[in-house]
Amino acid sequence: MIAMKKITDKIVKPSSSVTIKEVAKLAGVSTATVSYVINNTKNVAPEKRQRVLDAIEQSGYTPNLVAKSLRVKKTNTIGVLVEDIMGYPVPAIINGISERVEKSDYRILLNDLRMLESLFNQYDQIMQQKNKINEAISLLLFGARVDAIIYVGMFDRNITGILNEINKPLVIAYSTSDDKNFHSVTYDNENISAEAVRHLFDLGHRRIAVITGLAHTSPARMRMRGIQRAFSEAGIVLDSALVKNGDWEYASGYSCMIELLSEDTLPTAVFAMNDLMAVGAMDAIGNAGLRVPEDISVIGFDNREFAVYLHPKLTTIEIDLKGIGQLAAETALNTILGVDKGESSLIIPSRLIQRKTTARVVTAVKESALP
Amino acid sequence: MIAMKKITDKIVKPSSSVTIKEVAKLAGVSTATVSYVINNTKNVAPEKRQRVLDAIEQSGYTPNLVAKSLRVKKTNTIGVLVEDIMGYPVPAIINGISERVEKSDYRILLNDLRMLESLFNQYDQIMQQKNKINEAISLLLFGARVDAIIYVGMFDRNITGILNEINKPLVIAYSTSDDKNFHSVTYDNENISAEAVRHLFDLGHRRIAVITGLAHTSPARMRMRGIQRAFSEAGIVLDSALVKNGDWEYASGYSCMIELLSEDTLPTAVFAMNDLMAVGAMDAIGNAGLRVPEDISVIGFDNREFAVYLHPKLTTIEIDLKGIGQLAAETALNTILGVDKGESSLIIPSRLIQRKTTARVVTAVKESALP
DNA sequence: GCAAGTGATTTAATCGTTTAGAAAAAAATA
DNA sequence: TATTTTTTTCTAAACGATTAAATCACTTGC
Repeated sequence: MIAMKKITDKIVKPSSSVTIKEVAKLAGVSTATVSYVINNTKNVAPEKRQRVLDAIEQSGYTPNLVAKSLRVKKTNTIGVLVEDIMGYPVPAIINGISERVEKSDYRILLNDLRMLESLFNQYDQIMQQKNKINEAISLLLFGARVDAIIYVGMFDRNITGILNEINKPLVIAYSTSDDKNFHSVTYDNENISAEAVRHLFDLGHRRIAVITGLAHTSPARMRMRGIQRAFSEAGIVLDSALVKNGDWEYASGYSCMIELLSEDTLPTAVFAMNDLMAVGAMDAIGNAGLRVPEDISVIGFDNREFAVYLHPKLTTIEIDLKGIGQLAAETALNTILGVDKGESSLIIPSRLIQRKTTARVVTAVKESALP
Repeated sequence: MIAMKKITDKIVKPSSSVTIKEVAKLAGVSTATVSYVINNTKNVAPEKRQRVLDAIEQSGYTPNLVAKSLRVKKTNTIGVLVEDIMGYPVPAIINGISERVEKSDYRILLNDLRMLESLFNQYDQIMQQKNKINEAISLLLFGARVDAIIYVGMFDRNITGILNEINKPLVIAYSTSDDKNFHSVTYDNENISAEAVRHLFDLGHRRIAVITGLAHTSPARMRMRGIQRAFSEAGIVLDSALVKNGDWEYASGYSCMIELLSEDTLPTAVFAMNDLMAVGAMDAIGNAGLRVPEDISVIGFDNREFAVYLHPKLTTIEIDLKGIGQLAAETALNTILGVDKGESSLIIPSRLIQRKTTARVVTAVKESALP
């Protein structure tokens, strides 16, 4: 039976219950000394240090970060607050955050905003009396004692209030709010939109239709502003009959395009405020017997994975989501360390990716006749 | 100047420094009493309870979860370990996890596996002497003292060892390992693959090609097993010349299809082991001047978002990723509570979504001539 | 009216670390 | 060698909660 002795016996199983005290006893030193060698925070005699290291090895000791956090009042944790983890920009941004954070000694506590309910259960006594959502967020944040917060999302929700109240480093990733009280890192929504329509101008397009996102949302407004600026800078007028309000979804892109196709004079190009609506528009165009880009050019926004699997491949705008995440994390860490005081508003450049859905206009108005 | 007094004065700013002790003093009771009302864990006289509640309100007190965790030796945190947060199945699974977890009083500590480096920095003294990756994971997990762990990923990495050593509830989501030592929740990889080829059989296909994923990976092997089983159950032989090894990427789907198209007799249908390769195959077919599904049927796997934006829309297999996440979280929570002892292997059913890339075979062999 | 019983409240120990400040040891100086 | 200085090590008090066990304040029964 001896032969069957488990081979795994040699593996030190971190029993999770061994504390610094036991290591100290094992090494014949005080807990302070053990702490000093673990954290490299004071000189300790070489032989003693080795004894401690051996004791740690032998006992399978793992520092209890919870206890440490309590003592030093610092969790080395960044709270990442997202509206919906699945939603389009979020995973890519988290990826960037995580990539930056991995290089530090911090960790990420992920908070889907729906998770709030959980706290109502636990602390219902308190909660009954409080302004629910605000206080719940604050409980989440202060309760877990994260060192900083990164908020990733659309910022549509009415959480500006509580976010303002937070006396911890806070950085908004992806979107901006109108009151710029905190760090934010975004992309150049307005500029890149302008660039997209300039691209269409360059190809000779003048009758350019726009399919917007939900009209009241901030990205939709900013993109519209960029579009309008490009038009006015070029001295061309944007025919308001050609702007249709979508809602970011495929179906709205389709139906808006149908509407546009029923006008007396067709647009020669369509700028959809995201790729989903762009696909919808392309399908509508195709179903109407017209071709992209020969009859109508289409340009999207987001450079979603599928953009390249469409026929033809979609010309669109790529936002550096990973870069946004990285910079947001960078900002958060810097603010924690105090090197980066005050608020800042960082903007990461986007780029237009010219693929196959935009082409030079052929039949349309003569260019020379225009301003 | 009085008129300019900030309006925000009335808002209680959780100063994050007020402790239970101060609340107690404010309410004129002991800290124990405060704790009892917060946690509803013992009777306290109504007037006193109210005094405590008021004191909490007034002071803007928020319980320090770190301190609580240390005391009760329970963090109410589930560690979610992922290989790559951006990678295809991960966000959807996390979504499911988070959706289930939100209904409890737990939180999620997200760990991208790349984050390990951070721990090397902090604890390099210890780390020098240890088997790096294993111990780093263990430090991460035991250090943060999570109550349970959910591992989301391909399980290709050599981490089975350390995962086996963990004496905490562990559930593997999405993939399974060969040694079934822990809870796992997966999908019916083999069965659904068999069903997919039966679907092709039903449509009259007999010459069915397969584009595999990376051949050594477990999902690729399981899917292959299902395919082979369907063939043998139907008494049809799978022409091994028709199975090509891809690597899950678009390009490999394309090139495998090119190879298949160069054979003397063409397949009438192709089963690609994921949607990415399916698109690649479709593009190859299209570029060869053939049509999907009239000439060759195509079936994918994953039901990626873009499947429905292709022309024609892709017939594929949908895995209930959210369901996997939810069940994984459920299992983890149950195991923490002790209601769900021992290991289990749960399997969530997938479904075949018939869209437009599969059609009845027309030209091919007479059905009646076959077994 | 008093002992016993019941229920509310408080006291104080505890969780596992870190870290001033005290003490001890070692090294430098006189 | 005796003293001072420097360096290493240890003692013990935090950090902010929870929770046995002790205490206190009432009832109740006899």
